[in-house]
Amino acid sequence: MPRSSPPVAPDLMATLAQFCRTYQQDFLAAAQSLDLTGSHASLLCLLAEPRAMRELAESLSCDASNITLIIDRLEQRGLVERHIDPADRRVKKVVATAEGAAIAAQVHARMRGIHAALDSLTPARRRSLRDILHQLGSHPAPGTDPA
Amino acid sequence: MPRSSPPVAPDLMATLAQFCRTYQQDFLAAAQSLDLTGSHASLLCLLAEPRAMRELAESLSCDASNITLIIDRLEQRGLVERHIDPADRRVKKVVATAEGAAIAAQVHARMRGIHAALDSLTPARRRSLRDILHQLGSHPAPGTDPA
DNA sequence: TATTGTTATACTCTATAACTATA
DNA sequence: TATAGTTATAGAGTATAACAATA
Repeated sequence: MPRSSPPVAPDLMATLAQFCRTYQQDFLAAAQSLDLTGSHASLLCLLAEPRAMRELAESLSCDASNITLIIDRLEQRGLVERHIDPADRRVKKVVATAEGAAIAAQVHARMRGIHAALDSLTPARRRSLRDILHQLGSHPAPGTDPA
Repeated sequence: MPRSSPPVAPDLMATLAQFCRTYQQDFLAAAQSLDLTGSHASLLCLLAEPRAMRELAESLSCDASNITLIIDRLEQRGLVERHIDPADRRVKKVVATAEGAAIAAQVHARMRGIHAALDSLTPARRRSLRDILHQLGSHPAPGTDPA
C-alpha cells in the first residue's frame, strides 16, 4: 500500500469519522428521549437564529418540500413559528418559540456520552479543541458556495 | 438567562454541533458522487475490519432487519461479502471486498470541504486535534454499554 | 422570467413482528 | 430458552413535479 499523503491525514480522517459517528449516536438518543426524530431535532437546533425554509433545506441536505412537512409538525407542537420576511415577502423565516428553544437546549444537554467525553479533557485541551473547531468552522462550507 | 456551567462548555457544544453538521454534509456529498446513499456509505466505511450484522445495526442506530437489505445491495454490487463466523455459526461477519475498501477510501478522499478545512490548520494543530479526538474516542460509547 | 414555499404523488427507507437456524 | 439473521408488511420519510405568490 503506497502512502504519499502526510502521515497525520489518514489517521486524523479515521479518528474524525469515528468521533462524528459517536456524536450522531448520542444526538439521536438525546432527540428520541425528547420524542423528536433526528431530523426534527436537527432542524430545531439550527434555529438559534431565525432562518428561511430554503436555508434549512440546504443545512439538512434535503429537499425544500420536506422542510415544509417537518416545520408543519414542529409548528403544531408549538416549538416553532413562521414569520413572513418583510424584506422579501416570498421568504418565511422560521423562529423557535421559547419552548422550542428550551427543547433544543435540552437535546444538547442530554448528550451524556459527549459531555462525559469532554469532561475527561483537561480545561486547556477543551479550550484547544474549541479554538481548533472554531477555526475549522470559519471556512467555506462544501455545498454552500455563493456562485 | 442563568449560566451555572463552565464558560467553555456551551460554546464548545455549539461549535461541535456545527462542525459535525458540516462533516455530515460533506460526507453525504462525497457518498452521492459515488452513487451511494448516506447509509450505504456509512456502512461501507465501518468495514475497515469485518463486523457482525448486529454490530453494524448498533453503530448505525437502526434495526437489524434494515442492515440485511443494505448489505444485500452492497453485496449485489460486489462491495461486501458475508462470511459465517466459525466460532458462532449464527453470526455473519461482513467484510469489504477490495473494490469495497477502495470505494470506502474514496468517500473519505472526496470530502473536499473537510480536507480544505484541515489543510488550513498548522501541522501542530492538526496533531493536537488528532490527539484530542483520539482521547475522546477512547471513552465508553453512549449506547454500547456491555451491561 | 426567476425564486420561495406549498401541495400531491410516488418511491424509498425504516421498524415491527413472525420465522429459521444455531447456541 | 435465548440470540443472529432473514422475510413480509405497514408506516414514516424523502424526492419529483406542478402550482401559487412574490420579486
